Amino acid sequence: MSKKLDMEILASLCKRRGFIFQSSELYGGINGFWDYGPLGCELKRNIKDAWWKAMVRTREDVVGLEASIIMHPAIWKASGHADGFADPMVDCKDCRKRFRADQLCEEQGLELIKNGSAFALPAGAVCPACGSKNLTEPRSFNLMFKTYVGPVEDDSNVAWLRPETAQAIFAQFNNVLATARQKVPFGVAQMGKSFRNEINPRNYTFRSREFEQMELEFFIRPDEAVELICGKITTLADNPDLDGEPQESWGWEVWHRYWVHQRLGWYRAIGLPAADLEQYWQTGDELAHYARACVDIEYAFPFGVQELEGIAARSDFDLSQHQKHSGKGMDVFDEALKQAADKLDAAAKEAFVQKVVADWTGRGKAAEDARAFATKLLEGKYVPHVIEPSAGTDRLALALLCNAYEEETLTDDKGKTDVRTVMRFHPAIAPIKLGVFPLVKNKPELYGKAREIFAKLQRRWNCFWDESGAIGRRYRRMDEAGTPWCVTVDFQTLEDGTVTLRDRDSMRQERLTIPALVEKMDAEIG
RNA sequence: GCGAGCGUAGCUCAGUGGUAGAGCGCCACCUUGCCAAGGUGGCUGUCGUGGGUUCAAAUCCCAUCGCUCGCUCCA
Repeated sequence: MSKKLDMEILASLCKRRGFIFQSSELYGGINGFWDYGPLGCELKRNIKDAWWKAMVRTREDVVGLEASIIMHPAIWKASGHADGFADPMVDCKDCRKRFRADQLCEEQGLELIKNGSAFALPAGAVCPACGSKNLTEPRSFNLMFKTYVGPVEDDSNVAWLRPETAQAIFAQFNNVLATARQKVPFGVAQMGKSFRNEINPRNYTFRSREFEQMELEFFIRPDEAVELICGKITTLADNPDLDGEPQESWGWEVWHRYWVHQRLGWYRAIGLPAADLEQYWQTGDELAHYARACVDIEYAFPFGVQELEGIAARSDFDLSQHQKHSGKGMDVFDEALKQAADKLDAAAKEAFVQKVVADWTGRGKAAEDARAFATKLLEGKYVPHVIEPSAGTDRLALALLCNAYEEETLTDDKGKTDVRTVMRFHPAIAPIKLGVFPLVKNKPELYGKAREIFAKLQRRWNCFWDESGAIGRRYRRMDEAGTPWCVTVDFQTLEDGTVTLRDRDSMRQERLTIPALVEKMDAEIG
C-alpha cells in the first residue's frame, strides 16, 4: 500500500467516484459531517454486514439490539457522560491548561458567580498552574448534542443525542436477558449512529461529529464466580487456545484477550494487512478508574497511527452504575453458580467470603462491599462484568479506503508508461463485485446475451453494467471503484457460453462458464 | 478554541479591476474483437456565501462558512 498517500488525493478520488461527499456541500458544507455516495454507502454496508455476520449471525452467544438514539437523560448521568455539563470549565490563555471553574474558585477561597445558567469568574481568580489572570470565562464543555423532546424548550425536557451506542445495551440488559434465552457469558451487539460535538474535527472523516459505531458488550461472570464453579480460573499463564471455543473456566483476562484476538483476526479477514495494525495497551494511569484493561486496535493511517477500536475490560461498572441510578436490580441468577455454592459447607463458605474480602481490600476496596458481593455469589447472584469491543465504522471505512488506494505504473508493449489508479478492496467489502460488459454494443446478439448474464449475476451480487467506451476504459473505471472482477461477454460466449473474467489486481484474464464463475465468486467473497 | 494558509467546471488548476478558461473526466453519436485508442457534437460555474468600495469585482475591503497545517482538545 501507499504509506505516503496524501489524504487530499484520496478525498479527491472519493468525491470523483462517489465514495464520500462533504455534507451540505451545496450550502458551503458543515464541519464534521460527511455523506457517503453510491459507492461509499455500499462499502459501509458491506463493512457492517461483515461485522454483524462475524459478531452475531455466526455466533450462538451474541444477540443484537437496535436502540433509539435519544434516550432518557438519566442514562447519561448514570454513565458519567453528563458530568461536564454541570461543570463549567475555564482555560488559561497563557499556559493553555483547563480547569473546573468551581474547583479553581474554591481552592482560592473565592466564590463562582452564577447568573441564571451563565457563570462568571470572581475578581482575583488566577491560573492554578502558572498564576496568570488571563483566563477565559467559564464555559460548559459537554460534547453531547443537546435537544428538546416535545415542542416546548425548557430545562424539563432536555435530551441528548447519544455519544455512544453502548449505554442502550446496559439500559436494556434486563429485557434482553429475559427474552433472548441466553445465559452469562453472552453478548449484545449494536450498530448505529452516535454524536459527539467534537471541538475540532480533523483528518477527513476520521473524527466526525456524527459517526457510526459497532459495539459489543460481552457479559461474563466475575472471576470469583468462575472459581466457585470450575474450582480454578484459566489465566493467560495457562496459554488458552484463543481460536477455539471459549471455555467456562476463563477469567476476565482471558476473555479480554480472546476478544482482542478475534477482532484482530476480523480486521485481517476484511483486508487490512497485519503489518499496518497495531495494539496499544493502555497503562495504569491512562485507564479509566473502573477499567481493568483497555487495548486500542490501531491502524497506520497516512496521517498517523490512530485508533479503530477500543477493547475494554470494564468490570461491572456500567451495570452497577445503572443499578445505582435506576434503583433496579442488575443481578443475574446463575444456576451453575448456585449449585456450586450449595456443595460448600458453612466453613467453606465463610472461608470463601474471607478470601474475597482479603483480595478486595488488598486492591483498596471496602471490606463490607466485598462481603456483600461474596454473600450474593453464594446465592448464585452477581452483576455481570463486561468486555467491550467498540469499533468505529467510519474510521474503518477510511482505513479500508487508505489501504486500498494504489497508483500502479504500467508499461505497455511499446514501452509506453501509464499510471493506473486501483482500489484494492477485499472482495468481501468491495462496493461492486462485478462489472459486466458487452465487448461491443453495436451487435444485438452479443448485447442481448450480455444483458441476460448481467440480470442473472445481479440477483446474487452488486454488479455494474457498462457499455460505453472501449473495453480497456471500462476496466480502468472499475479499477477506481475497486471492483475485483469484470465479466466481458464476447463472440465466443455466443458459441460456448464462456465469458472473459478479468482480475482487478493482476489484470489477468481467464475464460469461465457462468456456473464456474459463480463458484469462484462464492469462494472468494466468502 | 488560537495562529497561519487556501476556496474558480465533477477532478487538477490558470486567470490580480474591463464580456469566465485549459487539461482530464462526463454525456450522445460514429468507430472499436480485450487494458484510459480515434472522430464529431454536447453539458457543467451566481468564481464558497453575504455585505461593502467602484462606472465596472473571480480580482480590492469586511464578515461568515468550509478545507489544510501547527498548537489545543479527544468519553
